[in-house]
Amino acid sequence: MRKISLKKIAELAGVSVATVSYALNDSNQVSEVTRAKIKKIAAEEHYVPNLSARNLRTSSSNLVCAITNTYQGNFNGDVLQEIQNIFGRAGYQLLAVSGQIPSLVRTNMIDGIIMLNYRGNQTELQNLVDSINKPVIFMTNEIKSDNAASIVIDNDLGIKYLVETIHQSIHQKVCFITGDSNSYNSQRRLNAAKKYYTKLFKKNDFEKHVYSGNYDPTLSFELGKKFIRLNRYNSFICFNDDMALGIYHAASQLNKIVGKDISVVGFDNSFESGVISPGLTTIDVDKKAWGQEVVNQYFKLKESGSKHTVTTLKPKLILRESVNIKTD
Amino acid sequence: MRKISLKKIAELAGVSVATVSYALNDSNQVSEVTRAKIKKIAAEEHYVPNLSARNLRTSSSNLVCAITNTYQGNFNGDVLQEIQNIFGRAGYQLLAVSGQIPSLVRTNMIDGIIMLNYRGNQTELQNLVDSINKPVIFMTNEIKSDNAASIVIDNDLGIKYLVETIHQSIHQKVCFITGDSNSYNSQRRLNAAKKYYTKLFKKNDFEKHVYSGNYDPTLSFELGKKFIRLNRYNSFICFNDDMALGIYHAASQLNKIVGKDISVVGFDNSFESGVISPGLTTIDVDKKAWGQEVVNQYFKLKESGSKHTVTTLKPKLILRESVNIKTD
DNA sequence: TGACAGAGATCGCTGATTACA
DNA sequence: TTGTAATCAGCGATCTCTGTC
Repeated sequence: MRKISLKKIAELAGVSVATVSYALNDSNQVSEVTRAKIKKIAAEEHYVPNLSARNLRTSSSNLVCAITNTYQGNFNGDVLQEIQNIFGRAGYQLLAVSGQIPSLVRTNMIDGIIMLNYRGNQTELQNLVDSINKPVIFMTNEIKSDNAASIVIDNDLGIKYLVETIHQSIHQKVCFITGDSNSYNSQRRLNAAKKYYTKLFKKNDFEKHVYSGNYDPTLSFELGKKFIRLNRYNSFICFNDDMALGIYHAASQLNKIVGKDISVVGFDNSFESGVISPGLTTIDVDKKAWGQEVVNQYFKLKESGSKHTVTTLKPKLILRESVNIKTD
Repeated sequence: MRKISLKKIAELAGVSVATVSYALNDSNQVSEVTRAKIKKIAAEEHYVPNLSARNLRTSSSNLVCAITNTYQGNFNGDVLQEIQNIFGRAGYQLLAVSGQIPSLVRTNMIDGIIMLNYRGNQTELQNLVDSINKPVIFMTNEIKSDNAASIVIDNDLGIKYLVETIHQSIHQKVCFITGDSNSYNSQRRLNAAKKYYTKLFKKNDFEKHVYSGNYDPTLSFELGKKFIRLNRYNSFICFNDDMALGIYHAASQLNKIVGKDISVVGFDNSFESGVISPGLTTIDVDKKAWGQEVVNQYFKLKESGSKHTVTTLKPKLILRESVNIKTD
């Protein structure tokens, strides 16, 4: 099957290339009759416009690139899917990449960028937004620029809920298991954890009870096994649900019952958190609203190039049975 | 920051555009001295080649598009990440899209396609591969064409392991929970399930014990709750791990113990299957090997356009504690 | 006769401008 | 004027063909 171009259609229709272009793009520069004729031929020949040529000419595509650290894990997948759906409805095509920032996004083949959990240092990202002349939306970061906006979770509030919940439990030997240190969300959660731990538990030894779990369930499993065996901690605040599952696993190996012998809380409200027994107390962000806000800000930025804004999403506490609440 | 093109660099270096192109592409058409000078200027000016222009000229990019039904769930994320890594090492950029087949892939902006769990009917896919002149690799389908290849799981063997395992358990009232009916893997697993159920259990009532779970844990949860309460079934063969988790949840709500009162097996060996208690007996495919084979076949197809091949990957049984094995 | 550099055609499409009723 | 169609100049990179020292 050979490639079919505007030129070929023009020959078949007996008109000029420009006329074909106008007809297919619904310009009123062309009569109804010719338009219909040309469209018919284009359909018959299965014409597909060459995006490279069009983009070269107009320097705009309908392509938005989502850059993420990995496709794995519940969180990124859920959020990507949400954004994809909303952009799709707006006539845009979302392309997801994971790993490095592809040089692709620096060319005008890509109209804009969504940054989700991309692990890079701040100067790298600052350089990117400064040197690139297109909208960039950060979902897990705050970078200041005229063509950037941030829509982030209110991690402080989420952690406040969790620390309060554990504070109301019978398990007061509390351990914090963080995500990886490059993660914006993990950093924010850490700050908030310190604040609310110090405030509620009235202690100044926060740093002694913090362990890096790298968002990885096998790591938290090892930590949990050690600490539960030694009876060093009896409550675990995990910065995501996957790591909380690791603690569940450790508890079960040591014949301890979550929600009775120990308390566990997570973050993200992954589907497993509701399906596991006992249900995991966790923090939920409305991913649909988040995705919608990302797309809104994207268009605002695209049209007006407004000043940098940071939008914050309020999370909700999902109370389940993984915490043994004091009943005095 | 203005756009910097070959022409600008040519002006700055005092040479022609052609020379700059040669220099940057390491052609030996240009002297060491000029090459170095030009490269220095290009670096200083942060030159990024315009991919649209290059692609328009050469009609080849280094872009491979992975089309999937959704970013959600363990399976797709894990596999996408694996392929991304391997293509990345080979100097290719993987772009993932979910949902519809984007018209993008029909233009020469995209060099090739990987199909992972895309839900579309066979004629749609056949038309695509026939009309598109680039390699297409199917990971969950078999489409015959000169520019297509399939690398699929041996679902028959996987299901054989599972049915055998349940057959050795004390729970002989067996229920099958399938994925969605458009899924190739689910269809194959269904065929195999019938075959081995009929053979081992020596019964001809297979269809009466099959329920559609749509790969969805909440659906399987509902099914499980109903069947366990009625004591209609005591063993559950789920076509993925997520649905097996739904059964776990149902069991726990009804105070039944998985691996003792009922037996459950899944498919995929997701990380949760190992972390949950009791561990879930499931089927593992080596995703790294799968990804590697996909990339190998991709290059073979790209170079020689060989005849259609179907490669099958042997899965492994991961035996954990979710099945109550007969011990006579 | 090399070794190197430049001119110019080309890919497919768009859109301003021009031309013709 | 007004409606309709054609002309033409690029967008940025590649690469063959020439030309020069």
